Amino acid sequence: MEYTVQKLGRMAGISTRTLRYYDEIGLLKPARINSSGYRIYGAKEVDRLQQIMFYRELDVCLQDIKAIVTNPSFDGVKALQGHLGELLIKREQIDAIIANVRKTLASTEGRMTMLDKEKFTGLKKKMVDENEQKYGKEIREKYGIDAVEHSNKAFKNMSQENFERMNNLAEKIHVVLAEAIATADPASQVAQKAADLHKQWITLAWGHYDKEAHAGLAQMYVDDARFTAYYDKKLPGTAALLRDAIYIMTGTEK
Amino acid sequence: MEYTVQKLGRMAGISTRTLRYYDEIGLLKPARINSSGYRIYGAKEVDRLQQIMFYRELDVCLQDIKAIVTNPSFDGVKALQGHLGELLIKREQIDAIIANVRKTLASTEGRMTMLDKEKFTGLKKKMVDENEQKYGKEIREKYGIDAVEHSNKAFKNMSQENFERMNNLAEKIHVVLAEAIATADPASQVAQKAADLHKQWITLAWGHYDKEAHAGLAQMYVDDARFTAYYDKKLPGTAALLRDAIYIMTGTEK
DNA sequence: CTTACACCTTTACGTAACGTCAATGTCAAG
DNA sequence: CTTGACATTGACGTTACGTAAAGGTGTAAG
Repeated sequence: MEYTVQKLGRMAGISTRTLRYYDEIGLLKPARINSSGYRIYGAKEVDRLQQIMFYRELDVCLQDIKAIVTNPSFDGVKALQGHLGELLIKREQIDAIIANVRKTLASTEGRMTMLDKEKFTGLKKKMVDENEQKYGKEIREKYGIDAVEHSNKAFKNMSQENFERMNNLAEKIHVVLAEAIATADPASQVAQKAADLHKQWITLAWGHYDKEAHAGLAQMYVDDARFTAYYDKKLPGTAALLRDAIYIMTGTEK
Repeated sequence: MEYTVQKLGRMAGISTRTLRYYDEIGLLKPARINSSGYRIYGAKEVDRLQQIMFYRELDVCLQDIKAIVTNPSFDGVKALQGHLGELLIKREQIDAIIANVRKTLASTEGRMTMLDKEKFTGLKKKMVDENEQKYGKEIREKYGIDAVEHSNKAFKNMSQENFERMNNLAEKIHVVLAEAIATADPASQVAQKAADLHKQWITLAWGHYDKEAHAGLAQMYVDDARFTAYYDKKLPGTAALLRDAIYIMTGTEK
């Protein structure tokens, strides 16, 4: 089946402007342009738009969505499984807000009292903790870890070659970490291998290497929910194991 | 308890910039300014911020939130009950998206097939139906009903006096409609009274009266989920009854 | 007492994800 | 062959803030 902008837009519930914008930023390009310059979308584009809308539903910004879905090693099925988990979390957050509304109603009726800070439970978005607020910002400023968070900004100045090497390294790290988790020993040879691979990845990402920064990042992986979600997806405890291995390798004391 | 910007922001999980912006647009003004020019918030402001954040969670734009919470006849308890309903709807929408992800996963595994348009169920935001798309736009352009939707734009050119008269009328309409729903007869005297009150309301809102436009708006009340949610909140069928009463009054044929 | 440091202020420009014209070309139907 | 719904590319507008600049305030520690 083939679609013009309007047909696709109507089907997906978005405007033609949105589709043109997605084309403009390279997020979703039409399968082809016909002789009159019209955008024509095919089956592949429909599926991709669906993925895009799933990510958008989870408040991922378009730049990040682009980095994710245009990544040559993008795995649609894994992404869908990820959506499932995130959506369940989102539903729990809504349940928390619903509970808050119920409590607030009860408090206005005098059936109970609420502390001021309780009035915002469920409405606060994340904010790992005060420590992260304080040191997280500091360490990011110091070592430019923001560049790691926002993949696109980091990748912008990177050659396609380096990008692929990084992807390969990332996959290897995953595999090696899966082996290491079985031993559960951060000093084991395989865990140290993972730490070393991660060091190589850092070097590519930052353009240089710094032990202290590496250790700081490792701790952040454990503290920051987004990172643990990434590393602990399949095997819980992976983030902590990687951190401990990096601590050993860099000679960092806890 | 009193709060400075940072304390309140930290408690509610928002930035100080956001609080300053809310002050700037008149959405949430501090209780007082101290001798050094610092913004000081009190208990009332905390509760108001909570209401604001509930509305924001439901994707209401700040301009509309302002129109709602600064309205002198704003009823906090009713608002909370409304939030409850909207949040339950939102949870259902998330459930729909979850179902979609599950189906999509099943289809990638070949356990079932999906039509292209099924791939977007739950992701489409509203779009009542094609009819609304077509005639809704037309009627809005013709009669300026967009001005009714976005209260602020409509109220901008309206004197405070008219605004209060409209609010009084709206309350009366509610009361009379509640009586009318008991008879269930759009031709009944009380239902016709409601239709007449609504006519007066329209006249104030639009600055003029037009039978055809009034009938069109009545149909929109039934078709548009936002309107039915408003009119049918307590008593289902109210929107349809009002429409039928207006049809009779204006001599419109279905 | 002053030095540090985390607060606070206003002013002002930047950003994301489109909405909304404007000006113009295309195509199927009557 | 005109009409009306479609398409195109600019280009400027909007919302809800982020972010930096330049400076005043409050308190704890040296």
